[in-house]
Amino acid sequence: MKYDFLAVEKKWQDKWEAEHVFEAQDNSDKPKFFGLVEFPYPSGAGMHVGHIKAYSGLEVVSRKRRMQGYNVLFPIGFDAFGLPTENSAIKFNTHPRILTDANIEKFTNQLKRVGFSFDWTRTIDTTDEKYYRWTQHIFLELFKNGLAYRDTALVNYCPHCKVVLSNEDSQGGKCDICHSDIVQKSKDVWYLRITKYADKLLEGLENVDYLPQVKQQQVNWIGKSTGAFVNFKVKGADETLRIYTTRPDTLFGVTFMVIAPEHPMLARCADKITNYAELEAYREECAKKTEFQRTQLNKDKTGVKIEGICGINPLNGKEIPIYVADYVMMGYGTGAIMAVPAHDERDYEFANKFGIDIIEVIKGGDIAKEAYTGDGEMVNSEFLNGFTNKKDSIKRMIEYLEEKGIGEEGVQYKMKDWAFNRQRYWGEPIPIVHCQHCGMVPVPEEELPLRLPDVKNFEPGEGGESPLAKIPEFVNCKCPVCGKDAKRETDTMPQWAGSSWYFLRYIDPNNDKCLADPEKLKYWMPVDWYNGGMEHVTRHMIYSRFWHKFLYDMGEVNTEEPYAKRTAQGLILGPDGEKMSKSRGNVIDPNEVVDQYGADVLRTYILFMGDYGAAAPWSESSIKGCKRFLDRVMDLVDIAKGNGVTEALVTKTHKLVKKVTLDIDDMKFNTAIASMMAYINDVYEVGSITKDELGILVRILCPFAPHICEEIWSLLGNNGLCSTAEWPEYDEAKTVDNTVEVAVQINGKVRGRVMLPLNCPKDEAIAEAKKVLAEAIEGKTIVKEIAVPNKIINIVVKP
RNA sequence: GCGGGCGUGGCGGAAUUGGCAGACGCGCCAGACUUAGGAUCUGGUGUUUUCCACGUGCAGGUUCAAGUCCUGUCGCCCGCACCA
Repeated sequence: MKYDFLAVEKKWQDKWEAEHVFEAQDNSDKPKFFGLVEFPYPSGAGMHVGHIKAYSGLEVVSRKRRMQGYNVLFPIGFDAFGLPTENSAIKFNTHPRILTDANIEKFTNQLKRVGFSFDWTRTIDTTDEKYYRWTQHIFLELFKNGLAYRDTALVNYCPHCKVVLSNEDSQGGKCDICHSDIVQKSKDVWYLRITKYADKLLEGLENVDYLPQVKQQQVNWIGKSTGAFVNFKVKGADETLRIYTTRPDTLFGVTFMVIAPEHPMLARCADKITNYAELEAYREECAKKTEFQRTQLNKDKTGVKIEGICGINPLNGKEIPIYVADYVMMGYGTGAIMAVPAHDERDYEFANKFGIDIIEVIKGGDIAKEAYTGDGEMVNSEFLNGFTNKKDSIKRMIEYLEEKGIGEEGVQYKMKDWAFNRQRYWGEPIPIVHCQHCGMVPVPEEELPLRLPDVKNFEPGEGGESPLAKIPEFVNCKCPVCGKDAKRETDTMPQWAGSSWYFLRYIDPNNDKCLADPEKLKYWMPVDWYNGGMEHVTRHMIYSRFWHKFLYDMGEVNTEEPYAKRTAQGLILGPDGEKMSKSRGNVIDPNEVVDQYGADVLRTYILFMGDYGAAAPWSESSIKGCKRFLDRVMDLVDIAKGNGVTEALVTKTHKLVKKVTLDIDDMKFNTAIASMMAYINDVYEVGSITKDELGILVRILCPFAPHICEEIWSLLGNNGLCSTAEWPEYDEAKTVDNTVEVAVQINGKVRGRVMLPLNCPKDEAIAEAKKVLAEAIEGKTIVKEIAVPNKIINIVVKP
């Protein structure tokens, strides 16, 4: 039966909207399901097939859960603050508000065209002042609790975008937005004290159902290590040099120390150091290197020895030279290390280059050749000699250090505090007032939202100051505490702010008293299933878990963790097998696919391509297979006659319902679709199907290809929508045939087949098998007979 | 270097977790229908000369039986990366 897919799809989309089919109910006795997908950044380019794949997984799960009687919250919104919009507003001489609204409208139309079952009544926009009012509220809570602070620090600065970036946004020394090389710059910036939650973020992972690689990446990102801080007296200056080490037990093997070029001790000891000029020159040289150069060229160690002062080993009083070298980073630990070249590869390399002694303290390797980093018996270490276990020797050394007051156990994290500001216009204004008398004062809650001023000119300043700094009406204000003249903070929040709590707002999007009603939170939270890209596992997910844990501590939310389960979809690659990109010209536009084949085909194909979690290339020809499949389903309308069951299809139908039901929950969408294809192949072979059976098929196909299923459902004469029909049940007993074909092997090779009744006893099965194999086993000695019920019979023979 | 993952036909990919490798789809071949076919339908399609034999990156091993488990090895992808 031919049908006009574009007209049919539009018809059902309108019907769903008119009948409020996908709207979540707030007061419901039904079990709830909160399915969350990462809301898009509404770029001018419009939707990408990657968006469709990212949403299709939970789209299918959500549609199925609704049919199974769940009250489903499956929302969508727009993460609309950000640099790309601001940059194109500057380029086209318009306002980011105008562009954002246009882009949101474009995305909305495109999403609706694909037939996603989002609850459009709960849509949020992070740039809406009714939304960012609450983002500002959370910032103020963080500030009042000492978790938002200003500090002068070396920051990652992008000279092209003119913004300070967090470590997460400048990985590999490249700006995450424009890919320029970033430079280190000293600046007074805002930080959020995420490190205070490092342990909670780590521990929380034990109680959530995340993909193993997601957990692993977060664990690595937090990067917890345990060890000790040790204080070294400095000879020739009134200084104590504090270091961090994970192997305090190797303290007797220390032959030099290294401090980072930016280490403050250098300046403090300037008058005691005899080669200070040389050290300054080296520091300048290092500052010129980008982070990229510093890490990529890591094989060749550089450094300069400090003359005039040296360290003292606190255990034995030995004098130890101190070097400045850029392989030690100011940003980790204390910016200073004790070097044990015998047992650390980097120290070993450095010692060889500078001709420094190497003292073995752990037996097991050949330190003449390379550093030995394995376990072994401690030597040359006085009271530690004879220890063979790393754990024990570290424990003993820490006890000793603490006893003598020269050091203590300590913990370090790779994760640093979150650089939380941008010097750009299109972001949430930070609601802080700088008062000469009162210091930094929070904007009173009742004055929120602190709105972005509506201005024509919002280009960033050359010196890296925010465009807001050039607007006197915004900057000048009265101090909320003392009432005297004061100035507003002009930095805005980074892109990640709005997305750090957005899922909460879906629960109560219009509340103007609090970010969401506690009763509603109690019903809906946590998010039952969150799906998104692997690229957001370390930034967005860690940031939002941090905010959520903070809000939990403040009593504003009721769960410790926001997301109960997290999965990730794989990329859709271009037809050439490469990552899709405009420059490569291999981008597939979902709109064109919908025009050509319809939304149902697009949805079905994207989920049929392969394992949902794996990357797979787009194929212009493979998609036709899905088109044919759906056409063949449509053609069944003409064949379907009568009610009840078709004898030849009974088992197949029950098997199919079981397979699709289980596969959807396992995200095995490709095999679910494959089994439906196989089923209709069987139907055509059998040559008949009842209306009841076709009704079952379209109900389980509905989450994938909802429009065509609605159409068939109504053609079959059903009242009501297929999308709200009951999910079919299967009878386990009817999923198996009462006879099974069993392969018969000799010495593990298939030599025949027998039809046996289900669960046929072993000896009977073997007897049957022998009949089939009579010729083959004649004259041979049977060594062993194996029969696995309903699966295989293997006769082992010798000639 | 560290962490995670992967390697199966011409292609995308299946395989109930140790039990008939290649489901399903694409492509291809042949045929049917047709004025026409980049439409539809039917049959075929791992390699090899039908039988035999050989086949899941490579080399071993365990087992009645290995894509699946073990040892070694090669290659690819992703994340982090001088983290002390």
